[in-house]
Amino acid sequence: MSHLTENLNPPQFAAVTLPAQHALILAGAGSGKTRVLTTRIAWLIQSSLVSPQGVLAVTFTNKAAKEMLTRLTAMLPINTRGMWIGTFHGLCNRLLRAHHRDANLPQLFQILDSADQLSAIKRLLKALNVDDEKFPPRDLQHFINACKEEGLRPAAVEAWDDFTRKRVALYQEYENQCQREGVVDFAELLLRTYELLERNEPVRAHYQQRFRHILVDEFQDTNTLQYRWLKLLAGGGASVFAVGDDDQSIYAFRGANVGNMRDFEREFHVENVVRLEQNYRSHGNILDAANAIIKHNPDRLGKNLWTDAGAGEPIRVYSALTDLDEARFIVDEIRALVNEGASRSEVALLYRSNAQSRVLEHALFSAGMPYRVYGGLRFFERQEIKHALGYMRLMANPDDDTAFLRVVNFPTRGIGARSLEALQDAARTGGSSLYLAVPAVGGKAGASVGAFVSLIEKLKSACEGLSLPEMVEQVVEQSGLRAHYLADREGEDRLANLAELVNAAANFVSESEEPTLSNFLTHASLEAGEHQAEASTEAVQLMTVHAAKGLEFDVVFLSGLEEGLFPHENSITDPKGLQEERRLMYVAITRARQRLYLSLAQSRMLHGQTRYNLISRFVDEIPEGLTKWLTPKRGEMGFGDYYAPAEPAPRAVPRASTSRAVEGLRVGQAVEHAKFGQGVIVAAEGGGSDARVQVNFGRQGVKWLALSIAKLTPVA
DNA sequence: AATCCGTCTATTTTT
DNA sequence: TAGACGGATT
Repeated sequence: MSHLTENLNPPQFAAVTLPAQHALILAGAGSGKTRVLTTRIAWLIQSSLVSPQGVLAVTFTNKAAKEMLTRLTAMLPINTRGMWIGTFHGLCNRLLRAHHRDANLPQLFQILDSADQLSAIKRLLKALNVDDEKFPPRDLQHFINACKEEGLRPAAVEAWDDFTRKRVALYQEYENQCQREGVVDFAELLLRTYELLERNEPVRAHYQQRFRHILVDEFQDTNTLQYRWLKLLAGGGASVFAVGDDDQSIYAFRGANVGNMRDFEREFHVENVVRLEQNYRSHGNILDAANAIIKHNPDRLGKNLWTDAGAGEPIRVYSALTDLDEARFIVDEIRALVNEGASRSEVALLYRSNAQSRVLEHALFSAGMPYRVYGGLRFFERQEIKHALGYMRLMANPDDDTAFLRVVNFPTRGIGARSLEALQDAARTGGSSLYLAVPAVGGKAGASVGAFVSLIEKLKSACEGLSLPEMVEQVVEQSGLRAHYLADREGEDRLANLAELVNAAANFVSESEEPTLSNFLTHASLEAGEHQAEASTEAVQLMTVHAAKGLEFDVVFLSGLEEGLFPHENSITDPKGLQEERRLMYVAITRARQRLYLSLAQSRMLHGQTRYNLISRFVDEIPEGLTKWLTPKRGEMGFGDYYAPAEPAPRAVPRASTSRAVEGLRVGQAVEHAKFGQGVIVAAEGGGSDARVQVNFGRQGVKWLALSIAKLTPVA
């Protein structure tokens, strides 16, 4: 009974062994959060405080859910079958399948991923003849998802102007279309489940009584609907064990509401708040820097990370002249580290936005340094995979117009726009799906479209009694996909991916309890799959800071630490946005175990223009004693010690057209202004008494100043 | 049906 | 700068 809690530190132990009451666990970065969560479940079960059936554990990603399950099976000798451990969406799916009638859904409803949803919306707009300039599909998609995430059906959305009224009407049309086609989007999974529980008293009572302990991971990332969903499920007296870190809330832009943590504490009358502040990951200097930065945020729930691992190395700061120099510095440094025996896979290269990876990748590539970029296209999102799945979706559900349109003419089989128009007319008249409207279409169009239906029917009978992987093979073969990519001289990779899809199906069969076609399709939508096949293992890891959340590395390079990039310019004027940027910085820093590099470029190419940025305020927020500058600090350069990069002169920095010298000042020159402080000249125009320069003062903004009026003193 | 070309846009992203 | 997209061209 005791070995579970062995080696837990006091707060961890306290959290794991809390009585059956609501609890809020503030788990700092690297504080053993997953361990506490899983040990809590194991402890509850082992102490007979709950049966496995009484546990509901929710995560955001499949990866986290899988991790939890793996650890749990290692801790407990029981099988985890009866346990509900999964993502919000996965659990909702499970619930809706079990109660599809009560939820007014077909048993084999399909799940639309974001791309499917977007194409469904585009199709809707076209069918309704809506001007997609006025109502861009993407905006509408966001609008619809935002409404659903607030728990609002069209009738409940307040619309005070024509524009909003129209959007709400389109939202309603979209709902009708989805219902007609038997498909649900991601947000719908949650909303539909919420409504099911809310309106159906027997179903609600059943689950409220069943789940005695509800555990939530990454609570700071929950949105409004998820919070209400939890509240509803816990309404029967369950204890909610919420684990989260308000300082790592970095997904507000997609609906996450950190306020849920405070609301939870208040509305659930939480008396057990446990802080996990001992960090087992990073050295002291790194934690001190993270603490110092995050202290600049007001309204925190409050937490201070500490370690007994010792201060470790200082944080290295490098100010490069250009983005190219920055990349070269990083590559040189990594090469040196690797020569000293570091493992490339333990080196991470982080950046705020994806666009920044290009220069870095180029430098790594030229140096022959293996690297891996996270966050590309995922397996089930590749077009050839989507095509193959499109056929399978149509086989499972003839009402799925999205799937129909995706594959009806791919590979091309002479079904053009006019045939489809005729078909769409027929479908509209008959109030049916495209597939079922086919018999109603005559003439040439009817023939070509009819042939397609025959193909699907033929596939269906050919697949009868086959296993999933065999079905995939049949589909790839008979649909003509294989022949198509075989004929395409760039189709080699796609064919390989289709072969991989057969493997994926085989894996699914061996792992799934009920490997039906429909379940496989659900799996494909809900778990889009690893970003890429594990490329060569010994590679430097490149990713955005967002993608790095939850990961850790011996060495971290954090690049592009410039005002406008990080914090990003779109967030700089909004206090909330700036605070989220700061939390992002906090996440970035706490990824490093032993060594942390911060780098920036004084000028960089962005959107085809050279930009001159000031050093990020976040670097300034780190106490001096924690850092070691590898280059002279801006503003501290004397005449003699201009920093010369290791290579000869840096490549000519591309100049903006207005960069000619004006009154002794030039573009790129750092200047001081009495009121605005330090800035960098980014453009200049006019001459003589008209001369004006544009100066980027960072947090004070970018200003045009007339040299005849403003006093600007060159710095450094 | 495939290709070409001009236009537009440019945080972060899981399910 | 570069990529994605849509419309027009062949």
